Amino acid sequence: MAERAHDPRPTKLAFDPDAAMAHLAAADPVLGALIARVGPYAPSTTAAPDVFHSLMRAIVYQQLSGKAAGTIHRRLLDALGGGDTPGAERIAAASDETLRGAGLSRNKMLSLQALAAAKLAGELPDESRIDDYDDAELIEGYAAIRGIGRWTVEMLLLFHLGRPDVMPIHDLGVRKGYAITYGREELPKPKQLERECEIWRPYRSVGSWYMWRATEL
DNA sequence: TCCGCTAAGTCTT
DNA sequence: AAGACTCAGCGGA
Repeated sequence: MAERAHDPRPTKLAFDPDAAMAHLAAADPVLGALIARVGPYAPSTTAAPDVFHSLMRAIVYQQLSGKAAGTIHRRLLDALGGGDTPGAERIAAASDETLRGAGLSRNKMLSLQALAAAKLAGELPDESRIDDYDDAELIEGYAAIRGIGRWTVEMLLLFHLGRPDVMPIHDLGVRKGYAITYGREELPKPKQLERECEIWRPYRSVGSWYMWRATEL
């Protein structure tokens, strides 16, 4: 069997998707029509076993096409040893040459090293009790790491942790999907989106996911 | 074969 | 605030 880094799997949700879809359809008929057309809320995530490796992957994939990033990610895992879960120790122990040699940019190498160092220093949110942290706490905790911004943590919350009310107002896909769905000529500005999507609470993750779907219709 | 794009984040101006 | 710059791969010129 070919070794796969992190095959996609359905996101394990932290809420009831049927209740969310019903709530949104009632609160926003336009979105309701989109939901009816697309079908059930079905986000998927990579099979990264935990938050740490999910963030590792996120760093590698930033700003690259999936193919290119996949190549680097695979090479990186191979170089580190430890299969698909090298862990912070192997990253911290690896030389700069090893990391760069796998195809990481200098900035991404520094980011990955920062992530590993923070993990080993116990500076990251405790994964064994991740449910005790609210979205804002996790964004604050993880975005403090070099190379991890708000957007990356939002994707983690929505796709890896299955949180219900994440609103990625800066995401280009969400903005495009919103313009398509609501017949806007121009891309909505993040602040507009923040305001106008209030009615999706407490299920803004779900609304956002349907915006991405709208770009693929 | 070369070039721009990828659309995140950091760093510099 | 705005722009330069980055990893590899793809697709178009």
